[in-house]
Formats: sequence, C-alpha cells, structure tokens
Amino acid sequence: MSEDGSGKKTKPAKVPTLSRKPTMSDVARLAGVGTMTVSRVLSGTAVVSPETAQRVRTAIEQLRYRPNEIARAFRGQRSKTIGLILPYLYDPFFGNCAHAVTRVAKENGYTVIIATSNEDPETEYGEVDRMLQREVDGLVAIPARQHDSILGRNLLGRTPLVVFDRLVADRTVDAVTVENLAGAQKMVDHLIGHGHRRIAFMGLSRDIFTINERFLGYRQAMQDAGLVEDAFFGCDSEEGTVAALKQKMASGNAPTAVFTSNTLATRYVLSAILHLGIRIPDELAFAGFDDFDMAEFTAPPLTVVRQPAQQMGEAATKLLIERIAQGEIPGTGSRVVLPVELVLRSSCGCTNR
Amino acid sequence: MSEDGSGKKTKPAKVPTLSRKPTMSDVARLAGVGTMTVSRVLSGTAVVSPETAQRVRTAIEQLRYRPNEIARAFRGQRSKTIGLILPYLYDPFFGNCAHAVTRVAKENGYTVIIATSNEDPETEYGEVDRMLQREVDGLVAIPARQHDSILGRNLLGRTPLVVFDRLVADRTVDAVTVENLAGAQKMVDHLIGHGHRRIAFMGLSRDIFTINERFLGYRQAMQDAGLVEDAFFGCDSEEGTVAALKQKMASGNAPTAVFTSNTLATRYVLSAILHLGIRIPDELAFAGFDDFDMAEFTAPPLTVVRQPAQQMGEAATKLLIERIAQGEIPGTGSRVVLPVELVLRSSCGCTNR
DNA sequence: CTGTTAGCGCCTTCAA
DNA sequence: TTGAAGGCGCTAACAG
Repeated sequence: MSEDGSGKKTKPAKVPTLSRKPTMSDVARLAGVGTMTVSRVLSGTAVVSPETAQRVRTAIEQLRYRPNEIARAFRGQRSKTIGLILPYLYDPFFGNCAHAVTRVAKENGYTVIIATSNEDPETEYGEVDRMLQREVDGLVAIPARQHDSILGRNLLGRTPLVVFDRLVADRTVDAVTVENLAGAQKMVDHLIGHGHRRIAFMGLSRDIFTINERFLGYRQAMQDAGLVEDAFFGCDSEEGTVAALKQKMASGNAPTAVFTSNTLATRYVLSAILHLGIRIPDELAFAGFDDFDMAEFTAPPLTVVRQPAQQMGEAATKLLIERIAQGEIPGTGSRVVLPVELVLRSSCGCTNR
Repeated sequence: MSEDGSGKKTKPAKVPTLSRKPTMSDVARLAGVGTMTVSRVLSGTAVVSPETAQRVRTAIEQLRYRPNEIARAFRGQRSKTIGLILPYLYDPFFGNCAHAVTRVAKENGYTVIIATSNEDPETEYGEVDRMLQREVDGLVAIPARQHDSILGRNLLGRTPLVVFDRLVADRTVDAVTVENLAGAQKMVDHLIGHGHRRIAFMGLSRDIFTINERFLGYRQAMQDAGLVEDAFFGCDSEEGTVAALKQKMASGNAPTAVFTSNTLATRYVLSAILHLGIRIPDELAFAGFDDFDMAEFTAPPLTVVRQPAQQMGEAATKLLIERIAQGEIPGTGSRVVLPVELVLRSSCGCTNR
C-alpha cells in the first residue's frame, strides 16, 4: 500500500504540499497509520492509543485536513443538513424566523439550505424536491398559501418536516404557530372597549392560514359583541387598498376603527389613510397584527399584536432536530402554540404617549 | 448482469416497490439498460437512441427516481451549491440581499447554504470552513466588521468568493458595493442646501465598511462647505444614543440637522428624538442612509439615501456564478459599484407632502 | 449507440 | 488497538 512494498524505512517524508485538498488517507500516510485510525481519532468512536492519536492530530494540523462533509453525507445516512423553505426573505417577519432557524441549526451542528417559495406551491414543491435530492436530514418550512400547499408526509417519505407560522392539511406534520385567532380577538375586543361599533378588517387573503385565523378572531369578537363584520381581502396593492378604504369611508356606515391582518396590509392601509387624509385615531382608530421595528415612530405610534417570530423559528427547529435524533416519524404531529402580546401605543385611541 | 444469465426472456417484471430510494441502477434494471445510459439520458451529454431514452424516461417516472445530488457532488467537482454568509437575517436590508441571492441562485440551478456571522469574524471563519467542507462551488458574503474579517483568497484556495455591501482587505476578491461615500456626500450637500451649518453624523462604528464610507462622504461634504464636523459613533443602543444626542443638543453649538449611518442608527436616533421631545424638521432636520418600508409613514416622513439591496445581491451572485463557470480565480477582483438615490421626503425640511 | 470498469472520501464490518 | 476490504450513487474514460 505504501510506495515501497519492502520497507519499514525512515519516518514519513516531510509534509507534502498537495494541490488538491488533503484526504483522510493523506493524513493516514503522513501519520504512518491506516485511514481507520484517522477516522477513529476524528469521531472518537473507538479507543486509539494516545501516542497514535497524537501523531494523527499532528498530521491533521500539518496538512490542515478537514473531513469532506459531502463524502460523509454520501456514505452515511445523516447529512447534518436541514432545509428551510419560506415565502420570502425580504419580509422582516420571515427574516426573523429564518435568523432563528439558522442560529439554532448552527448551535446543533447543522447546516442550513435555504429556499423561497414566493407563496407559490409549485415552487415550493420543486424546492422540497431539490432538498430531498440533497439528502437533507429534515425540513422546516413556512408553507405557501394553504389550500394549495402540498407539504405533507406523502411527499417526504421518512424525512421529518416541521411547519411553522402556518399549518398544512396533513395533520401528522409537526407544527409551531402563534395565537392568531385569540390575539386578533383580544385586539378587536380592545377596540370595542374604546367604544367602537363599526370595525373593519383589512387583510390579504383568507388563503393564507394566519390571515384567515386572524379574521376568524375578528369575526368572533364582533359576533360576541353583537356587531356586524365588515371585512376586505385584497390588500396586496396600494391602489386596491386605497379604493377599498375610500369606499368604506364614503358609505353610510363608515368604520370608526380598522384592524389589519399583517404588516403588509398595515403598510397599504397606512398609505391609503395618508392618501385619503384620514386622521388617526380620531376619524379612524387603527390596530394591526404583527409588530415591526418602526411601529413606534409612525404618526401616530401603532397599536399592534406582537408575535414572537424568532421564538417560533427556534421552537420549530428544535422540534425538528429532536425528530431527527429520535429517527422516527410520529403518527400524529406535535402542536405548539406560542402566545402573542398586545402592544398598546396610540393609534387605537389609547393615550400612552 | 441480469438476475438470469441465460435469458433474453420476457419484459422486465412489474415496477418493484422499493423501501429505499431508487437509485440509478434500479432505473437501469427496470429499463433493461446500463447505468451509463440512464446517466446520459439524464444529463444529455451524449446521444441515446430515442427508443432507449424513452424506456429510460418511463422507468424514471415509474420509480419516481431523482438523482442523488450528494453522490453527484461527491463524484464530480461541482456541487451546484453556493454559500451565503451575512451578519444577520433579521435586518430587512440583509434580508433583501439574501432574497436576491437565493433567487438568482435558483434561476441558475444552484442551491444555497446560508449562515450568519453576527458580525463576528471568528464565527465567519468557522462558517467559511464549514462551507468549504461542504464543497460549495463558490461563496457570496457580506463580510463581518472589516478590520477583523479574514475573508480572502488565502482562506479559500480555489473556491471563488464575491463579497458585497462591504469590501475586504484582500483586493483580489470580487466585490459589489454601492456609492456609499457619494450618496452620503450628496445628502449632506442637500442638508447644507437647506441652510444647515451644524450637521451631526450619527452612526454605529467606523469598523463597518459602509458606515465608514458614509462618514467619509459626510466629512467631504462638510469640508467642502467649510463646515466643522461633528460625529458620534456608537448608536448601537437606545441609551447611548439618547445620551449622545442630548449632549449635542445641550451644547452651545447644537446641530440643526442630523444624518444617520443606516437604519439601525436611524431607529435609535428617532427614538432619542422622541424621548427628548425634539421637533423634526424645525428644531432638527433629519436624513438617513438606507430606505425602509415604513419610512414614509413616520412623523414626519423620512428623507433617506436609498440603496438597491436586491440589485446588490443579484449582481454579486451573478458575478460568482460567472466565476464558477469560467473556473479560474482572477488575479485582480472586479469592482462593481451601484448607484444610490436620494429620496426626499419631509424630515430634511423639504415640503414635498 | 451502449456497456464495463474504476474510483471519488469516508466509515461499517470483519479480521488480526 | 489497529488495519484491510468493500461499497454508498454517480459519471469519466475507455472499450465494444
């Protein structure tokens, strides 16, 4: 196996300068041992005599050897990689989620492959496929619009999946969400407490799990107070939102308060309010779901439901890593629901500041 | 090679149900061909007779076969994977950058491995190492604080690297940035045009490339106008920023305008302004570097230098993919500098709205 | 046009 | 305590 079949000669020559990356057998040769010994030193799975181990470590350092993770993944089962799929990355909410996922993954020695679905189930499907081809050990995802998202066990075989922020139809999938319904309900109750009777809900689409849940929370609160609901879905453009709000305000029973489904809707509604010259909170009180960095610097500061984006990503990733560790797919998925928090600033009519 | 050496018997048995993932040789067996034929059908690198190709494709579909990308990466040189390292993901600016990177990567058939450095060079180093062990074909990165970032050729061997947003010391590295200096200079000129003589610069740290460049732009504008500079670095906490601004405002020559280095600084300065009850723009005019989603809804709407985050990520990724394609490291790195744009709202004293 | 051989770097299995 | 053999799934190189 060595170049010279005959010889137990002198010490192995000086550290060779390889153009290619050093491999385990380069290390083995330099240390004068077999590759298995190197492997064992690296993994610590078996006892190696101290001196041998030391020689190996020296060789590793001299060669600046790093195990080839691709080869490891190829050979064994585990790739120590998890896949992360979410709709967008430019949305700060999703950014926060992603940040937490990468952090927890790193803490546990996992590498993260990331991809965006753009809320498109086909794209999402394709990305799942790619990740599976990449042999990820597991997948964390914020599913695309719910009615179409095909995320589920059938797709994934024995690769664990944890969804968060939004649920999917397949109830065997682990999921981490927040109190969307209850949070919205509480906030609408708060608005009602301010004396409002005509409260509008403005949102994106009921096709998105969170939006729908929040709408249901709104509906519940309205019904419980004997009020009639007034919802608009389609806040996905400035014009559409302006038109919708304008119409509402011009009608005989204009709302005196509005509740938005998420930051994007908040943004468009705020813009519409500005365009139409409506004063907050006097003419129209405002509250939204999802806090954001500058919410206290808007005019006026915004009352919102705050949700723990990073905690969600963290919980989902930890759950996934557990699943990977235990190595089996549960018959029925876990459900974790994180609490939300009402942040009362002044757009709702509170006079905290 | 077939189970029965003697026979050119009947058609290959019914589609087997494998518990494991189908491999190329499963497909080959079902189609009654060699693995190379399957490989060729897949890659299209050589001519295969139409009928054979069709049989192979049918077998692929029946088995729902997907090539194992890990094996491919392991065998060949290319892993069709690029690494992306940035300081944080929760910062919308970085989120936008990351979004563009993932989009362009996907468009070109690349998978993205993502990691955050938290502005810490050691972490950054570790992540580069991990990615190299993962055999990425190339790396895109926003380097951690510049004086310490060790990103450079020496670290990377023959793996291409493109940095963006910030530069690194190693000038052989390709880089995409924006007009930080010129943009800041123009904005300060604008402030000067409003008649301000005492303009303060408030930022994070000169250790961050972009912040330093923007400061230099500020300095240039001030010098050119014969004004004396007044800079504060350390806007990384609410308290520190409040204290700094308070002191400035109380001094004999309080600034009449302030220019912030980035969104984080903007946030803290805005908060300080609110705390101190300062009126914008009458008592203190305001302008910042980096636009953000809600900048038009603050009180008053903020004048900012807008930078093309997504374009930067896009350009960097495209450049990297080119480098990977050409397969050689250039002796001297490309420099791409993208233009910025002044967005004049009203915090600077303009009365656009 | 198609198949065979060999080997990428690592680790499981078995033998010494 | 250590090493040798073998193979994971794929494709370059070389037959046929």
